[in-house]
Amino acid sequence: MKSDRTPAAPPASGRPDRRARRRQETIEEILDIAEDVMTDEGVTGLSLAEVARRLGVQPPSLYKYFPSLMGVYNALFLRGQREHLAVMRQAMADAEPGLVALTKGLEASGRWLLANRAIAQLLFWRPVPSFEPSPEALAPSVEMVTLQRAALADAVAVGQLGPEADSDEAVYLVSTLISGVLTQAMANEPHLEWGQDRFTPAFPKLMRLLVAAYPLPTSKAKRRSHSR
Amino acid sequence: MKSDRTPAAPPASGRPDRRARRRQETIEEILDIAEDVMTDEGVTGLSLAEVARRLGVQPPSLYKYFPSLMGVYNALFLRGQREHLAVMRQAMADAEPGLVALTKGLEASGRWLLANRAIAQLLFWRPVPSFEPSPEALAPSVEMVTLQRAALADAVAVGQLGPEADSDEAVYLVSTLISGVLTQAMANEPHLEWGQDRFTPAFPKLMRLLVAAYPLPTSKAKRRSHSR
DNA sequence: GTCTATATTATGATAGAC
DNA sequence: GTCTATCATAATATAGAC
Repeated sequence: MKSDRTPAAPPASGRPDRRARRRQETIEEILDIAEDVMTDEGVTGLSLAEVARRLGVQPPSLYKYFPSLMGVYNALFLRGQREHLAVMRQAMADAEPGLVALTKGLEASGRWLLANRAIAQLLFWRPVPSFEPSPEALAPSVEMVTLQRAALADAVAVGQLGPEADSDEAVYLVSTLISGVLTQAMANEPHLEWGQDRFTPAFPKLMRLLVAAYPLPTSKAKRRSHSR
Repeated sequence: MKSDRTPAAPPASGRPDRRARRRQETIEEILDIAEDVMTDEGVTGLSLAEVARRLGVQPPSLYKYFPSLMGVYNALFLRGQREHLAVMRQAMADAEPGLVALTKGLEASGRWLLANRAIAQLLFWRPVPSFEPSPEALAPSVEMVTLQRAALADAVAVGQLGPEADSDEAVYLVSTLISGVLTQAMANEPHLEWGQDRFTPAFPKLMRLLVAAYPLPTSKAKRRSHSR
């Protein structure tokens, strides 16, 4: 009994032990299943009973890992925000700063969101009225805006966009464009991924529109501003 | 008893009598209340029990008017599509054909949708997985596309947009832009109406972008195409 | 066309044994 | 950390009296 399995040593408190790691794995598994349930039954169709069924456990057991159904929603929201941010940040970091980074970042974001539709809906459509994300869960979206704003500033600095592109307005415009593409794709072609539907192919065109929205100062305008 | 109230004549079958009109009024009232419920509890939070409670009747009574909860969803969907189409059509008819009509139509559409958010979500987000609109309920959206397409064709005809604007692609682009604005407004500023939020003010800018997306042929390009 | 009564099913959550 | 048992609640829908 005390041979080589499950040492069951009282946690030598100080740093995460095996037990804590195992627990974290279970939590992630619950969240994965919850995501599947939302994909099948809709975001609002998530229920602890169904998660328990798929996990092969009785519903009360889940309360050892989450305090309530809303707790699960919040963990899903937080995990989704973090993954989404990480994907976008990585794509931007790998690309040339400025417009290219912005484009690659948004495309990576779109791909990830379409591949994780249930989470995308939870993050952007807020279809569960009784669920309000915690401040902690909302934090990554602030950083998202910062990332996009920085890319726009880079694009202005290297002469790809006019100076007004370094603004909150431009960030809103960017998110409006991407949100339009994704909403159409998610609602109208629920089973297709990025590039296979009727709407995401418009993405490059939208990026060109962004350039048109913030044109570089013409030489005439430059002259005028210099001569004043 | 037979005085002047409720003649209760057996329906002289042939055309709608008082009874039928009264019935239709009740149906509309049920749909109005259902809309309120969706506004309060979310689109997926609609329940016949809650509608009955607010109407002041017992739930089984509602089954005299609708065959099921999904029947109510479908009636809401159909009524929403028709009203939305009517609003847009009227706004376009009142305006100068071409870009002005398109802009006025889209703006009227946006106003109506933000003033009827629950219906807008039902129509465009499809958040109720077990609900599939009937073909009849989907018909008005086909006409919607026709309307927009006609306005784009007018705009090309009067020289406001380049020839490529008379295309399905352009219709998709228009609906992507408007859907982006509305999604952002609905999800992020749930209580503000058109023009008071952070996103709908971008609408005029988006219409200018549409013009930029379909430029008129330059005189140089014209010359080239004539000389081939 | 309204009601009462009921069948059926489902949910979130807690208490307490092991 | 798992289970059984249970509470409290709510839903859609139907049968049948009036």
